[in-house]
Amino acid sequence: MERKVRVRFAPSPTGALHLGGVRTALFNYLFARHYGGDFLLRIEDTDQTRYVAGAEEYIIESLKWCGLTVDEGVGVGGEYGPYRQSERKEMYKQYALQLVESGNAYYSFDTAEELDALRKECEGKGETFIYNAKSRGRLKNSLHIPASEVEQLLASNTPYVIRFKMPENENLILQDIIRGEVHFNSSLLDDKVLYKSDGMPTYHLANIVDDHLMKITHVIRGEEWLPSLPLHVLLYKAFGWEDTMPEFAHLPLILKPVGNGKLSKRDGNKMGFPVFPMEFTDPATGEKWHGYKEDGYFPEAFINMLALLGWNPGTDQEIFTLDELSKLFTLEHVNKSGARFNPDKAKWFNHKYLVAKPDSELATQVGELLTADHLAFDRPKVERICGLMKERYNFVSELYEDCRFFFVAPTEFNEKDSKKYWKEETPALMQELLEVLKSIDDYSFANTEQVISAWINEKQLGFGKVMNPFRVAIIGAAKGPHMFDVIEIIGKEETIQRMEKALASL
RNA sequence: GGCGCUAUCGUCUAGGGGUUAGGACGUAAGAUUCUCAUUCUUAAAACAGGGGUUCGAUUCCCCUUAGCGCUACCA
Repeated sequence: MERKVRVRFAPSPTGALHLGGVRTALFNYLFARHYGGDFLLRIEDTDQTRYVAGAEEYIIESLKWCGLTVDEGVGVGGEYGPYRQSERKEMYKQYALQLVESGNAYYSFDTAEELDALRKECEGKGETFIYNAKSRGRLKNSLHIPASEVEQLLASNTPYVIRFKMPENENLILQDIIRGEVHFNSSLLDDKVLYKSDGMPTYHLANIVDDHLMKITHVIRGEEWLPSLPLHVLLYKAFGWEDTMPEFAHLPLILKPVGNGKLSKRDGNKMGFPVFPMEFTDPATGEKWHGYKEDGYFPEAFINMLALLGWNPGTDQEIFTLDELSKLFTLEHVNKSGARFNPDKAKWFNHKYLVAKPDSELATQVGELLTADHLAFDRPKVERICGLMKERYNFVSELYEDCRFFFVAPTEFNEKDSKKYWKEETPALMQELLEVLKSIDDYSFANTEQVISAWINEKQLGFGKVMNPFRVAIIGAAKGPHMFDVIEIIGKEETIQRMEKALASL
């Protein structure tokens, strides 16, 4: 019987979620939606030393902002909870013990310091230290020391960990949905710690136990987990859960735009683009990072951009809604190789969404900026401006900054432009134009165009000779939309005031 | 160092035994225009190298090289 698709996003709350994490969440979400399955959120907080306050809330808020609705998990609930691993702490030990009893795991009493020293020693000799069949016999563990001593150590509360007993010389041929067969030999793998001396499971144990208990059918995670795949598969076998073992898909990593390596949180502040969905302040250091949200990205654009990083629909289409993505998304079209993140393309996506936005929605956002600037918000006027100007910008903030002249008369005139267009004979000409402007009552585009064009023709002047200095006078610089649009929007009174002011100061 | 993964324009990618190797971002040029943009058109730009297999490989196989990841009582 086919099981209902169930996937999970299982971040660890060690800080803000970065681009790669959001993309992993997105692919899991899309996969669940495509197959009519469940998308779960599990918090993997088994490492108390790396816990960052507020990180969990940040993750939940980020998913919400992105529109990735969680069906089950932290913040939502569900019948397989709790979904926070720290709250499941008690149950992991029995599973670790079960493995010890079945001979698949053992107690290890070696201290971290002892093992570090061993590693250093081997390194010095140009060798690699691996805690596995080769070295077990020389180390302090229940496979090697007498049972009575083990009991004594346990009875005296000597710190210990439980390690997985990696089989010797087994050739493993594993399946990855994205990569196909992946080969490993177990002799090169080590006896990973499953249960830590602080009473917490490691990722490896908690992950397998929880995925099994939560009936996860597909594990979709970053490529950095590929080397752990053999361990995880072996754990399913050791538990006897092979028949319900999930399928695995390892996603390609997201790389830095320039330079080497995968994208890291440091890159954001350094290279001038955010790596986090939302602003984040590290509670420990106070360091603050930009977020896509605060930088003016639309969540749809952000998600759209992320979807195409490592996946493609097999067609030339680039703009998708979340629903369209859900319909189209399958793992077959996920790439194998890492993808360099391209900030320019991210901006382009936002531009596409900005242009597609209804003017009313844009106007609302501009209205907020106007209010913050203590300027009047005339909605119909702002909507008109948005419609006229939005094609030019990537962000609403850019639109606002560049269109401020519609709301505020220029306080200074661009030096280069006024030098270029404001000649000796210009003041006289502008004075004449001012009279014409005063004589017009209907400032609609059609009317001003007709009257002013007629005047220009009558005087046998070039269009540019009049409009350019006019533009400088009204806007303060050689930029902006058609002049007849500009004066229609600002109106007669404002037009005349600005002309008079320009004539007085230029 | 060991192990694993990957390899098409600068970047994201499509494609696939025989193609003018397609699209997008970015870049450049031209057109339009009262300015700045937008828009439109065009251009430059790629199958990492070497061996095989084959009538024919960019495509399949191997090697090399390069990149990336993992190598913790972190995830």
